[in-house]
Amino acid sequence: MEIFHKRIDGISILSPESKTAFLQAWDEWSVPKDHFLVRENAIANHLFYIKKGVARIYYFKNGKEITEWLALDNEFFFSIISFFEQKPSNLLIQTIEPATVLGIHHDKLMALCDQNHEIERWFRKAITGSLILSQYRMDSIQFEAAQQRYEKLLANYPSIVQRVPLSYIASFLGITQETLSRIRSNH
Amino acid sequence: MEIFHKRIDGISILSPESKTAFLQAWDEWSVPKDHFLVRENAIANHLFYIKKGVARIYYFKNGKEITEWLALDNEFFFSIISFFEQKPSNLLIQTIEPATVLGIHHDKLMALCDQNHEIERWFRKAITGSLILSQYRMDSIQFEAAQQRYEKLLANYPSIVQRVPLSYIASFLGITQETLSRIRSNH
DNA sequence: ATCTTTTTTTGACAATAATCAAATTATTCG
DNA sequence: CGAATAATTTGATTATTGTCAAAAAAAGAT
Repeated sequence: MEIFHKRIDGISILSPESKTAFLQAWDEWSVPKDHFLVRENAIANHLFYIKKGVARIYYFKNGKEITEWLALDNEFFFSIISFFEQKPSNLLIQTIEPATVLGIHHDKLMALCDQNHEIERWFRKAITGSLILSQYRMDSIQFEAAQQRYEKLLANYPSIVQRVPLSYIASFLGITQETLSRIRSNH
Repeated sequence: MEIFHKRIDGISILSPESKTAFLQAWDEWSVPKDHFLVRENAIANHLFYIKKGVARIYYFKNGKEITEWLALDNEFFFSIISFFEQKPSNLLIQTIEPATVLGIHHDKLMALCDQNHEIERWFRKAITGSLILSQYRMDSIQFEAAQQRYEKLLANYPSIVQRVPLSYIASFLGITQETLSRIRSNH
């Protein structure tokens, strides 16, 4: 079975009918490197899933790019605030490798949630997962040293160093690229 | 109308029948200062709402208390990871003033979500709100200086200085109490 | 292959906050 | 009230990371 289906089942089991309806609402795109999935000041209308490739979620702060999230193969990702509040996004989402991306439009997902209790439950559990992840990440940012955060990242995503430029990784970890470079050389 | 009801309606509107069923599932307690709502290593079975008073959500890290959240009058709060994963909590929740607290048990809430699509939707939106808040807080921890975070906290909760000891506020802001004391004296 | 551009590393220095220790001020309780 | 305890402030020092600048290495283009 496709990993995407496994990931969906892993969040909450849907009846065959609900699952069919749900899967039909997703679109699939093949996009080149550096393709924008969400542009600045646009409303981030999709919940995405990256089948293959890497996407970077970032924004500008005092003229500098801040990487908020990096999504590698088989992960869900979206611009939380813009998606839910349906307001223009300060986040940009861009592929940094050629990628195959799936996406479901906000309005379709909301309509499905409205009509179908099982899909509503699925989405509730999906958001719960995000919230739990967000808690762990906050704790990590607040209390772990930069080096420890880098090592954990490597343990979770061994391929990240080959696929993502240092400056993005540094920004994602909340440190400067100079600091990350120094952490790396202490080995 | 009670503020609690307004807060519930503000998350998602329930039909009168659903609202009645939902409200019946909540319990109310009057508890003294320093009362534990969740003890360490217990499963945090309730989603709480503090009607009046202050609750502190904290945990131990290297023998030190870390305040993760402070809930003042009319706020929802809970131990996210323990509640959802139904595993023993590393978080403790304790009142720091005599308080009136409402709570709904995990199993009751889940049963209601299962039976009632509107309540499932309510809960989905409630979690969405938590997730958005969590995003904003992460951004604040990562990019704002301690002083700025303190000033924002004061703006949002003017009474917090009178009601919560400095050491808890410092910990909540992710700084030491010495640093907060120095921030305070620069005025 | 070599020139150009981008990315990464290194160095010197500054800033922010943590740590440790002690003094001072508030608060609680008999 | 006044002693005991807890909370807050202050001081001196250290550690971590950021900033700015430049060099080195790597990647991309002609």
